[in-house]
Amino acid sequence: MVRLGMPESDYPDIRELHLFSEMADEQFMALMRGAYVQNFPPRIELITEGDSSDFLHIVISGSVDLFSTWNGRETSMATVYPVSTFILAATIRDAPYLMSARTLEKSRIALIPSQDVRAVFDVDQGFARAIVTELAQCYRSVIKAQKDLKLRTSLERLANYLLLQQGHSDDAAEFDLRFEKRRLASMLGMTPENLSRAFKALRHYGVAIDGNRIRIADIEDLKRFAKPDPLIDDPST
Amino acid sequence: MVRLGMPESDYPDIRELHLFSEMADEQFMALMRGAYVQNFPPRIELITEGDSSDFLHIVISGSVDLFSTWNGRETSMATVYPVSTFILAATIRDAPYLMSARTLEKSRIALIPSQDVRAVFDVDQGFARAIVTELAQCYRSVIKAQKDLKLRTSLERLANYLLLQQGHSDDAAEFDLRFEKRRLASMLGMTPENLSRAFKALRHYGVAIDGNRIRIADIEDLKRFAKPDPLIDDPST
DNA sequence: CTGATGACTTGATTCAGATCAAGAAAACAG
DNA sequence: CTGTTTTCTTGATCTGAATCAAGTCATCAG
Repeated sequence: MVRLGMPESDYPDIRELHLFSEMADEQFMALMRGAYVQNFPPRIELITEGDSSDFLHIVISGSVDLFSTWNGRETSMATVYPVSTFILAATIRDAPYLMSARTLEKSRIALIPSQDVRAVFDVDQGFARAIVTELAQCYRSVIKAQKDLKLRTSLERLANYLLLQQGHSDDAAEFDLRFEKRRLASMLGMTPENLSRAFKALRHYGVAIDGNRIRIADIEDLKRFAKPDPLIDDPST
Repeated sequence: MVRLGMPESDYPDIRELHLFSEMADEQFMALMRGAYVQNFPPRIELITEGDSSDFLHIVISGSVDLFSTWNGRETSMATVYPVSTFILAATIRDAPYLMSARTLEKSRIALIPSQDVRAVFDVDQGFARAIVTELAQCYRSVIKAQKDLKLRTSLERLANYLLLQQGHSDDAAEFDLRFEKRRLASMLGMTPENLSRAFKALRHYGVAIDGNRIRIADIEDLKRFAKPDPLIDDPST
């Protein structure tokens, strides 16, 4: 694990983020000067719920699992992919984290001191506006995830996940799973055992699986079962 | 159902809202001039998911249920109490509603045109900052609700709900339920049948129920079972 | 090649909660 | 007050998914 000030080679990636693209150069540089970048191995706990929010985190590469615990139980709340921020809400309110975060794989994370974020927010109009839209986006993502979870069975969630992945791939009817199955199961809110059974059940809708390779015989057939809905599945709206 | 421009007698209540308390008088008046207030009977659908977000809504009195549907199923996502806003995120992003809303009881709702909100946001620094904190608060509420739902059984949710209500009441060990039970069941994400059984099960922890009247014999005993957690149950953090 | 480790699968069982069905109690209109 | 409607309760059954318990398969070090 290496801890550095932010190397200038990372500036462009960050600057392109919606959150930082509209702000004045001067403020951007001020934020970057106080920032760090760290490389983390897989399965490292980055933050713990209840702690005070000292840094805004940005996933530059890899992926991060946001999860919560209570009374010895644990549940995965969301997964964060590059390039985006997490725990923005806690940073803004200067309130304790509601979720813990851990890397799912080897990940590169930028850390910007929360007080810098709040300070720049007060002086830079463009940054303020960007934070609001970002926060609204985060809110809407959680709502979508909650709808997915409460309204669908695990089989339906898997079917919609596959359709989404299929859309991301170069539209062949074949693609590889991006994760190992036990992690996919956790992301979909189910056990590995159940995921295994779910894949078998989807064979009735033309889904073939061989190791990590997924083949969808008839997209329309699967869609008839999965009933994808932009108000749940479209990350852009 | 009566539709009016906002009567001036409502101004002070709105003005006191965190969202509007820091802004310039001039902008506040501009928002109010375009606003409406309506009185709705119970069970009226105020907005429908998928519609475009024309108004920011504010619950002045009564209460509103936010819910979602998919494939013929329906689930209650959150309940909004006075005085607070809802669908702020959709308003900000000018995106379609992700949830529907209906009044739970007779309710008084203020409606501010979304484009006015966005316009004033751009010119009033205090309003911008208030929107950000409000949005962050909304985000954190949803996260808490999701944790409650995913990490607890329905019995535990009920126990924590009772402890929270008990705290709101004037600290007698006795208080009345604010809702009819079928609505409470829906708010807690369970069926009326299950709520009935849950109340019976809580007798083991000293909870007595007679109609709408709840009596908690030993708060500490119930707390030992419910394990309330500020990161789930405290609405202020 | 061989044994070991971890991921994946499969079957049996259990559990929380929903659904179905029917009473009991309360609210309410006439 | 009486009959009707609605809410609430109770019991029986069903279902989605978790858990428990064994397996199989793949990978990889020695």
